[in-house]
Amino acid sequence: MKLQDTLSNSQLELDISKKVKIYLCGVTVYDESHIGHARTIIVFDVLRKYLEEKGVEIEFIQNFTDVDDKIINRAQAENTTAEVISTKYIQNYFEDFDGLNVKHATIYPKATDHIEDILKFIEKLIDKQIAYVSKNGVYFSVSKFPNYGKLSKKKIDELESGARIEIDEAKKDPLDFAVWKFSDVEPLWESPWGKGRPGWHIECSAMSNKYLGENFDIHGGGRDLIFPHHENEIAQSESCTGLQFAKIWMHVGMVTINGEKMSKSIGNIKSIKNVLENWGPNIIRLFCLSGHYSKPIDYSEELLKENLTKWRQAEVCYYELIHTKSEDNQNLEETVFKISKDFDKALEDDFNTHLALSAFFQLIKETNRLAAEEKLGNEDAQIIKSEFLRMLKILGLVIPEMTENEKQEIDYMIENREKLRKEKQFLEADKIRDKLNEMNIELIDHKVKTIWMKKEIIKSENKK
RNA sequence: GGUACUCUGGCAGAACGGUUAUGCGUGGGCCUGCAAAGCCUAUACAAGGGGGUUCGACUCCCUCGGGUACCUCCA
Repeated sequence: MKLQDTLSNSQLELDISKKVKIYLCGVTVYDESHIGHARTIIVFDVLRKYLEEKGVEIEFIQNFTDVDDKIINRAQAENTTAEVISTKYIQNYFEDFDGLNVKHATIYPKATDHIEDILKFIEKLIDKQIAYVSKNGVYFSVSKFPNYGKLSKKKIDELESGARIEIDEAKKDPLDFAVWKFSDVEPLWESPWGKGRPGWHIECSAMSNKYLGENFDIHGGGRDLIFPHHENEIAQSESCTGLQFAKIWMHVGMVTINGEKMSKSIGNIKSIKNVLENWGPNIIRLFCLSGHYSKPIDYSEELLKENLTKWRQAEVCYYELIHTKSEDNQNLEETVFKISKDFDKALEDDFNTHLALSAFFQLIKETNRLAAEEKLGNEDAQIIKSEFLRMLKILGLVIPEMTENEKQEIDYMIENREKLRKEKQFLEADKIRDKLNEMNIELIDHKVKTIWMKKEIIKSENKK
């Protein structure tokens, strides 16, 4: 699989001959997660699901930043502790992302659980005279890392001439950044240099090192993390170990809304809770995967609606596959095999989920067409079904389960409707269909049989 | 101001130095008791602007311009 690497600005081959180690920068837990977070995490969720489906072992680490000025500010505003805030929003995170059918990471390390590791890491940096103690904290000396700026393609002198860098007397160089901040307000920990808390970037260096070692396969996050977060992580980690940090840097584009970045400071946020309530997990996932991961994607009702149409087709396909009874096989192995290959090929080529989805929908269209023509045979359906389910699994799409009782009741109602239709009592027959509709069961009348499908309830569909 | 990315039809989004991309949408028709599902057909005079290279450019080169992000916390 080839992936675009931000550092080398070229496509690199991912080595899948052994365990693949991935570190994803997760969220700072001080508020609700929004669709922008969802996109990054869903992209990585599908990436790991695809690789796992290929039989590749994955170690997937995703951190929670649970010590940070924003958390502390929020705690003060709500008259509580940082721990209460971060615990609350970690719980909130899992509600949202479980709702989006995101598979759990191998480990979700938290900064506050790794203070010891962070302190050891800082100690190494001080020993190597790359970090220094000043009156406000311990700082990383950017000038000690010759390649500083290599990820974000920034030049040190250009950064220095930028007017937006804070001037801090305690720093030797304005670009130096804190690895440890002295403080006497909670949360704080003892350190050999003074009480305080870790800087923002150090946790990821320390925790990725702890769980994945000095060198691992993919380090990812949103594009907005390239600078300064990932740049600083590289500086810290590579100065500390003297080795290459991540092999591939994978960055996911922003979700925009009316062309503008979705962010808390602008206030144009669509929270996951809100969108999940209105559109459900499957449509959100399709939406997040509908563009290339590296490019921005614009949030719009129109795009969501398009994905709703497609999701309905997928649902029809599923129910056609499980209800089929025809003996009229078309020997579709080759067709299915080709579509399956297209799907994989798209993902292998810099993880092009849009093209992979095209293949997925091609399979669906083909199936639905044959089914409507009563030409979907049992054997073909088996072949299609296993491929369809494979794709569903990789994409993380889920068709709601039904109980046997429900199924029996539906079959019984359909039988009654058939009788009435044969007797041309259409008003009565339609009443049954209406009743089923109320249960979100939709009927598809084929020439020789009627099948049913259970539609996922999508609130937005009924609004105008 | 600097750096990176980006600019294809109403929207989404490909390939390719020369062929209709495709999907969604929209119009019309077929199927159906009626719907839904499905089918057929039509529709988009598509390539940010201007130069160049070429027999021929959306595709290569130059140039101008627009957009987004980052340069401060941010997925």
